[in-house]
Amino acid sequence: MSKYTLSIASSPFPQTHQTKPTPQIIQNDLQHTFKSPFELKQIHAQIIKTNTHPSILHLPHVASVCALTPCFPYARKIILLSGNNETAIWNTCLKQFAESSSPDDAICLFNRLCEYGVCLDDFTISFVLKACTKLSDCLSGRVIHGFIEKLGFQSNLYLQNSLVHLYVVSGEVDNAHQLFDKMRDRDVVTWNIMIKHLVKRGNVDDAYRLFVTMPERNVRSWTSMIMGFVKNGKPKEAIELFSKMEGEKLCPNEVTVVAVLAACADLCALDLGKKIHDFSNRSGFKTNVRVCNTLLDMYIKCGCLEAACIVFDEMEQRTVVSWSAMIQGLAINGRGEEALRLFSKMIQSQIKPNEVTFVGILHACSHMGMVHEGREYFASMSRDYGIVPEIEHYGCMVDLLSRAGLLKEAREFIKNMHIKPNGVIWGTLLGGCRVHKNIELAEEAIKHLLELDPRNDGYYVVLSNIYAEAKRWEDAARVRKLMKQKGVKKTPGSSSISLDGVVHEFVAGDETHPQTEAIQERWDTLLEEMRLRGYVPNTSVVLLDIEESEKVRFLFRHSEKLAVMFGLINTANGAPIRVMKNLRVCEDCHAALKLISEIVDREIVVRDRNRFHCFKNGVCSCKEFW
DNA sequence: CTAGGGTTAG
Repeated sequence: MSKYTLSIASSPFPQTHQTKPTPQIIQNDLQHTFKSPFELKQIHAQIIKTNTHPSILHLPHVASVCALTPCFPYARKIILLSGNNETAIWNTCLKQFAESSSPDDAICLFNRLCEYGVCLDDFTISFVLKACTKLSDCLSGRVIHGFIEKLGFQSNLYLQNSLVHLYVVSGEVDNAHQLFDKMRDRDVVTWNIMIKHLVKRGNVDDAYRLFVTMPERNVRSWTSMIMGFVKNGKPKEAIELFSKMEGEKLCPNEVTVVAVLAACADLCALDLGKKIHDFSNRSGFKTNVRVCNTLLDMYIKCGCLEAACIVFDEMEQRTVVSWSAMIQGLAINGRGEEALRLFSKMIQSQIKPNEVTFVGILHACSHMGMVHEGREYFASMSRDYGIVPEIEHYGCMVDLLSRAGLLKEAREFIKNMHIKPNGVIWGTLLGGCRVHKNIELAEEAIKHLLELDPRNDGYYVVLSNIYAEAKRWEDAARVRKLMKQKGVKKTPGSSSISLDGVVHEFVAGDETHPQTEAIQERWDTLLEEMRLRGYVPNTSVVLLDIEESEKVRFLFRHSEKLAVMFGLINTANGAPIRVMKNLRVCEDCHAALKLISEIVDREIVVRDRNRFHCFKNGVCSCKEFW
């Protein structure tokens, strides 16, 4: 509260020797600072006392302070007295509400404006539509639509576009199309809205067709389309489109950078990611938190934790997203203690953790076997931070317990969950059963999985592996037969490696690559040295019904091996090799890559479906905790 | 005073 308000409040009978506030003081100190109609009235009283013109008050502030209170008519009076355009003042206020974190305030205010007969214009409508869009409130939207007709704004392109956007966002597809079809004029904004609309519905192909045929494209159109590809699992297409955009001499902005970096993260395309990073710095995007967060994520997903740390340290502002990304990055790289330390630092920095932060924290615990800590953090998240655990958090707990060999406890935990367990939960338990060789529980898990997620080949494969490792070949064969019966096919293993901006992909068993011979040669040479160091091929991971020698042959053509050989051939001595795999790394490849990292004295980073394995000097960062 | 892209997990 200001000193001025205090002096009034504390002395109902102002003493004569007290200096009267001059209009200047009112203007400088108070016009922006009053926070309630009560304070406003006190100031107004002074204005009257000192015979000052009311226009000295900052009217949009007067409006927003009184808008939703019983003092609305009072504010109106002041505004009318000031001789300003009332509609413009309320519009400013509406805009502020619409852009705030509670856009429903704008809708309340709009209702009041109608109630009191305030004159509405097209700006008024546009702001209240913005609020409806933010809230996906198409019920209010329809009312506003009515106002547009009543007030004769039907042909205002801004409002038409806003309406189409609202209908699109709130899922009223038919209404959106009807409006779109009726529009006499359309501009690039209209087309961009339609692109977003299709991309939302997962219809990237149609979106792209529209993108190609629309009469005009600007940076936002390109960015939306690039983002559309990324969001729909087509990062390669996203990057291809980005190079086309560069060819058009259009300048990428912050959002474009975010989209392309996300594509790089998905593809593990570190070289392009670095280029975009340079471009971003040169363009002055360094202060943009979202750009920095996406950069962080890109470096983490490319296995460059050190680069991520530098970005993180240099950030001017860090949000909960930055901290969570970093915690997760450390966690999946087997640096759990550091992840937990970072969490403490985050709390010290007064940043409130959210549900995602705790996914990272629990990952850190489960990947390090820190059962006690994991339990404590799980309890703490709802107790200390009011975050209700979601299925992902339960999944982390099942993972934590079952990795640590506490399978029965994991089973009990699932029984006591407050949410119905999904396939991921049972699948996690199944994974634990494999590591700790518990066939009985595995069979229980698979029963649930056959019900919940029968099309997912991964679960059959794990169960079959469990049987194979226990030398129960008939059971293993039975599982594979079951897969066949249900028409479930094993997803082929596939690994990729990015070199000079080109992503090279290797599918297990592939012998068609132009460098196949060189890859084979390199492998054979390494194999000799590996055998000397004790490597024995582990064919139990091969689930095909083939001869042992064929199994070995296939094992040696696992995609991650091929990709790493390719990397060794095509990069400088000593350069790290980064490979991404679509499934989990198999045990045999894991053992082989440990040895290879030692023999060739290189760092080999493999990002698999679950985490990173950083092989260096014969050991892996996962410390055998998968 | 108007309309259309963006970050962490799964």
